[in-house]
Amino acid sequence: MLAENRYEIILKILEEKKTVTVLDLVQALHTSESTVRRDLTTLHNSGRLYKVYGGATSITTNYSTREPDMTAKKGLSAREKALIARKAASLIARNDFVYIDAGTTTLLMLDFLRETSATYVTNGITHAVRLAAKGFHAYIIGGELKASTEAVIGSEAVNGMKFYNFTKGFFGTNGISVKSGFSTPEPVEGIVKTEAIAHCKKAYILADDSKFNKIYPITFANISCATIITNRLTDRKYRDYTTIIEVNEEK
Amino acid sequence: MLAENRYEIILKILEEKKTVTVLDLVQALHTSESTVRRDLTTLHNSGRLYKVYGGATSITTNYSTREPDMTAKKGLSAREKALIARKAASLIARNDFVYIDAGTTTLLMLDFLRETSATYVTNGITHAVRLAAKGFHAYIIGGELKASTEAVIGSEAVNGMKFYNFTKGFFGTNGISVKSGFSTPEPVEGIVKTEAIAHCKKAYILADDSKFNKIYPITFANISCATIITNRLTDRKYRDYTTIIEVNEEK
DNA sequence: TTTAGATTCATTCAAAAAAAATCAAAGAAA
DNA sequence: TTTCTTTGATTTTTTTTGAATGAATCTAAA
Repeated sequence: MLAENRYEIILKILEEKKTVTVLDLVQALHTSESTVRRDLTTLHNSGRLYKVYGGATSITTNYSTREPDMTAKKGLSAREKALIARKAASLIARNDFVYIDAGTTTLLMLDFLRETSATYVTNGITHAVRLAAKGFHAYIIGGELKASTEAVIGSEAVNGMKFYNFTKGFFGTNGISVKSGFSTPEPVEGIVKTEAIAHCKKAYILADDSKFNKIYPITFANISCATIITNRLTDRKYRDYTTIIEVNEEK
Repeated sequence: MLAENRYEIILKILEEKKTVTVLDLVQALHTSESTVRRDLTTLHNSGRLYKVYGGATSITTNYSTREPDMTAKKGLSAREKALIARKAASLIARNDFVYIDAGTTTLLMLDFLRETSATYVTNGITHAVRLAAKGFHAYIIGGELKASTEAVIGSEAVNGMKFYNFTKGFFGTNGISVKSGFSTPEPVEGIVKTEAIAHCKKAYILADDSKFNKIYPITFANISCATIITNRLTDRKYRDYTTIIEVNEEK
């Protein structure tokens, strides 16, 4: 069977059921787990489905209305990430000049954006395409595009940011710690984040509680540089160093 | 059996089933694997099907034509466009620094690119993503993103091009005329084209024969600025003004 | 909240499948 | 005949696949 045929079957199943597990697909396609995973990665990279832990979900299902079938079983972090994203989106005001960092956390924000008078700048390819498709004023930062990432990186990207003065910026992070601030494993992405955050009048970090007290090789900003939006603050000491916005599940 | 007969059978099977494997065709045509592969390569190069690992897919179901806005335009002259695109791609040499303009015509070029030592810069989102996915050195120009064409435009895009010196540039156009040169209906896209073409040591326009003797509101370059790659030159007078490369339906 | 155990995931590697390149034979054209 | 093209077989190279490993993530129980 051609790879293209497998893709079609996967997408067809997703269209009907909205979510599917890797095991389901192994049985439906009579192929190995490795192949299914590779197919999902390919389809995810080309934006035709959304890969989640345990399987995949249909791309058209937006996060606010998504059935918690798989996510309920696999933990509610997806739910909480959506809450954080919604809160972040609500902070955007009329005529804001907004920077949205590449990454899955910030990608969730796009579903909740309402402010059409604002201008949005991003280094995420998917972000830019979706923003434009939704009719927002969308700008993409120029620069190198690596195969693995969906983000524009490199010195051109850094230079391209020099003349922007964002009123608000929204970022993802891998680690947060008091001493090492916000950190990420990728040097090239870190540099872009540093430059972007430096051009934001107000910067927000979107981070669920699992990100706290973790340190990665590259620090891209000090803890005091940005307001943190999180679902749950377990370690109160962070309040001494920066503003924390806590979003709760209620209603 | 004549080669043309085999082509017809292959295309007919594809029309019905949308995808076909090499083995299927060996049985259907009662010929060797080598011949089937050669046939598929020929049909792929002339844009009549899309070759994939293990077989081929019909050109209309292939994901390269996924973008709905772009499919509409594709229609009739797909074959000629593929020939033009292949010729254009073959002009790229080692270590070239290549600009590829956004648009459907240039998008087809990507299927025929081989030169991995070259660096590719584009203002087309889809182009950039695919170049990166194929493992080429890919850069995207920064700027405003127009939803309908997935092209980056505006003054940022123009500025972002200031420091590039391309060895070769490939462009689409809506109209060609001796007096008005190469023209397009969209002012904002025209400005980007003008700037890009000015930074190319050598510029090529990819245009099928329907584009000649048409004039659109915005001229983005004079007729002498670029070499034209076309399928058929009906009006010989153009040869007096610039270089024309004519590609034919060879075998 | 922490910890242990179970899933799931990305990566690596070798085997299998497929594609491309090479070459000689058969046919067609000159 | 001689030359050129097409075809099929053979080989070399590339791509895909599936299994194995260890890392990461999730779940449940303490």
